[in-house]
Order: sequence, then structure tokens, then C-alpha cells
Amino acid sequence: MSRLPATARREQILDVALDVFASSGFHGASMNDIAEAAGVTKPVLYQHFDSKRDLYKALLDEVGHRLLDSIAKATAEATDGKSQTHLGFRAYFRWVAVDNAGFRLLFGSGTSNDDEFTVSVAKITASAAEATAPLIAADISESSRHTLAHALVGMAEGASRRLVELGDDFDPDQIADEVSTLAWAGLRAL
Amino acid sequence: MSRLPATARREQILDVALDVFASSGFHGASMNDIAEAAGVTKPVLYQHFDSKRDLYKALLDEVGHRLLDSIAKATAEATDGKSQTHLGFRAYFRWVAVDNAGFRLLFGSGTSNDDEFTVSVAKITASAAEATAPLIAADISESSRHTLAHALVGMAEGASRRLVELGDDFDPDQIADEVSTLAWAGLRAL
DNA sequence: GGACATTGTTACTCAATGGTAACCGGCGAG
DNA sequence: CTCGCCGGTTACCATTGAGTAACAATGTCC
Repeated sequence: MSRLPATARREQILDVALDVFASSGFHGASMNDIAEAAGVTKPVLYQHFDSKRDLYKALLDEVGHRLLDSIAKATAEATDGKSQTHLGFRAYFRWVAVDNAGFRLLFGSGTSNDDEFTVSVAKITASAAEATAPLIAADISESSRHTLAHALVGMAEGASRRLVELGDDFDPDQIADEVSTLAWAGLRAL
Repeated sequence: MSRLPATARREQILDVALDVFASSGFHGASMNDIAEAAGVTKPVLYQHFDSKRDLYKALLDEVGHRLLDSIAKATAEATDGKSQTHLGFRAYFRWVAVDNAGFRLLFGSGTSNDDEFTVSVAKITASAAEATAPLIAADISESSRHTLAHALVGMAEGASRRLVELGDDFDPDQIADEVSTLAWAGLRAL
């Protein structure tokens, strides 16, 4: 019906597809569903994306970058570990609160068991862990340090998953305070 | 070919299906795949399970109980919070090491976005969090306490996911030591 | 005002796969 | 021996959904 310039249509499709995929998962959402939600027909999707996988992957990457960027920006200013931890978690939970569908897409267990997709998500959490690892000053093996870093990232994910499942609104800054207190105390103890 | 008594066949199917589902995810694995892996044909599966969903659900429940039982047994003896924490994590990581496919089934993001399945898994992590919540003695709202409990459960999941993705063997007791140290220190700080 | 490009639609193909109806064969009981 | 139960197979149906070919409409530039 209403025609849109190519780039705008592409953006809109990404927007809409994010919601649909986040709600129904990769397999639960059909290309027809997405097209309909965008007020358009299937072939239009294929004018902008080679395949369903391609569209999904584009979303994973975009959303992942949004998350990592906001964390990076937030922690850039901080100098000491404690405020890095605090600001990092705050950025994470703020992102969850704002980009709710994004969180469900990445961590809501709708991502199929596809190797390529799993790897994409793994890279994102690995990046977050990479940034966390230096905060662990303990005298342990590099491997253990990374495992613990993943544990800390898992804290944010675990807390967020529950908050998102509850569906209620929540105050990201308050959650961040509590979780980062817990995390930082743990870090100092090692 | 080789005939088996019904109960034995049922067990074998569950066994085989766990591996197949864990590797390929719910949608990635076809009933034919599972049948073939069990050395049998499709209709046999339907003699023991009403549907693919039914089979998958049976697995989720069984594996979930295996996890929760081992944690419950391990922590039952402990009296103080610190050793409860420690033993709980140890049971978790030992379970991951032993029941590797089970971990991938529950937490490996192959569980589709199906409501029923998601709820099943959510119930399991919620149970674990339920057991963790009393360890948090801080003066915070009940809701915050539960969110933090989920954060702690997320620690175990996050660390495990990395370990499983790496593929190498790992010493569950050593990981448990490190993670529980981190967690317990955090708990005391609240 | 007509030609070209861009955007979009209708209507289809084709493969995968969940699920089923009908049939087979061996083994134990009477 | 044969009858019937039990575990198993072959061969099929029906649906769903990704992806495409061919066609229509909407500008916009000279």
C-alpha cells in the first residue's frame, strides 16, 4: 500500500521483525507473519534480505552492538574497578529496560540451536566477559578468570531474564545497584 | 530389528532423544532423526509418546528433576549458609560435567520459544532461585531478594555455558570453589 | 505525457516433516 | 499347532512455510 524508500523500508522491517522474532522465536515466526506485521507482502522482505536466516542474523548483530556499545560508553569514563562494575551493570540493565525485545531476542531462548546463531550470541557474551575479566585481580589461571567473568555476565542475564519474564516495569538503576554490589564484593574477595 | 520390552525401549528413546535434541535443538531434530538414532522407525516413537512436544517435555522434566534433586541432596546436610552455597554450586557444576547433554537441553538455547517449554525451564531455574533466596540476609524487598537469587543462579549458568561451549573437560569442584567464593563474598556484603 | 526505474502484489512451487493407517512376524499359552 | 498379543515396519497423508517468477502500480525525469 503505502510505498516507502528502500532504506526506510529496510529499517522498518528490522524494527518489526525484532518484535515478531522476540515474541515467537526464530521458528515460531514465519516470514508471512513478519511481512504482515510490517503491512507488506513476503517478496518485499526478500528484496532487502537474502533469506530468513539473513534477516535474523542482521538483527542479532545489530542488537548485540547496541548492547555492547552502551556498556562500552558507560564504562569508558570510569577509572576504578568498582565504578566500572557499577556503570557496566547499570548500562546493561538500562539496556534491558529499554530494548526489551532485543533482550528476548538474544537471551530469550528463541534462537534455535543453529550453530551460526549460537556463535553470534556467544560472541556477544564473550565480548562482555572480555571486558569483565580484567576486573578480576585474583591469582588464578587465565582460564578460571574467564570462566568467572562469564559467571558475572551470567548474573546480569539471570536477573534480567526473571525481570523480563515477570513483565512488570522495573527500575534498572536500583537493580544495577544491588547486583553490582553483590558482584563487586565477590570480586574483592578473590 | 532387535526387539525390546516396552519400558526398556522407552528409556532408550529418552536417552537417545536427549542427545539428539541437545545437539540440534527442538526444531533442528526431526522425529525421523531420533528414530534413526534409536535404530528404529518413527511409529515406534509414537507408541511411547503422544507427540514430539510430549517427548521433549518429558525430557525437560526428567532432566530438570535430575538437576534439582542433586542440588537438594547436596545442600540438605549443610547447616550454615556458606557451606550450603558451596555445596549447591558444587552439585550444579558436577551435574553439568556429568549430564552434559542435559545442560545443553535446558540452557543451550535450543528450546524454541514455545510458551510451555519456556515455562518448564523457568520453573526449574525458579526452583533453584527459591532455594538460594533465603541465603540473602540483606534488608531489601522480597522482590529484590528474588531477583538477586536469580542473578546467583545465572552465575552458575553463565559459567557453565562457557565451559560447555569450550568443549574441554573441566574440574567441576574447582570451578565450584571459585564461583561459590565469589558468590558467598557477595552475599555477605549485602 | 510517455519511458524507466522502483516498489509492491498475486499466485505459485517444492521440500520437509509431524503424524497415521494398515500390515508383518515371532513367541508364548492353551 | 494355532491363536493372539506385542513390538515393529512400510507407505502414505496433510500441512506448513521458505523462496520465486511474473505481473501491477506509482511515481519522476526529460
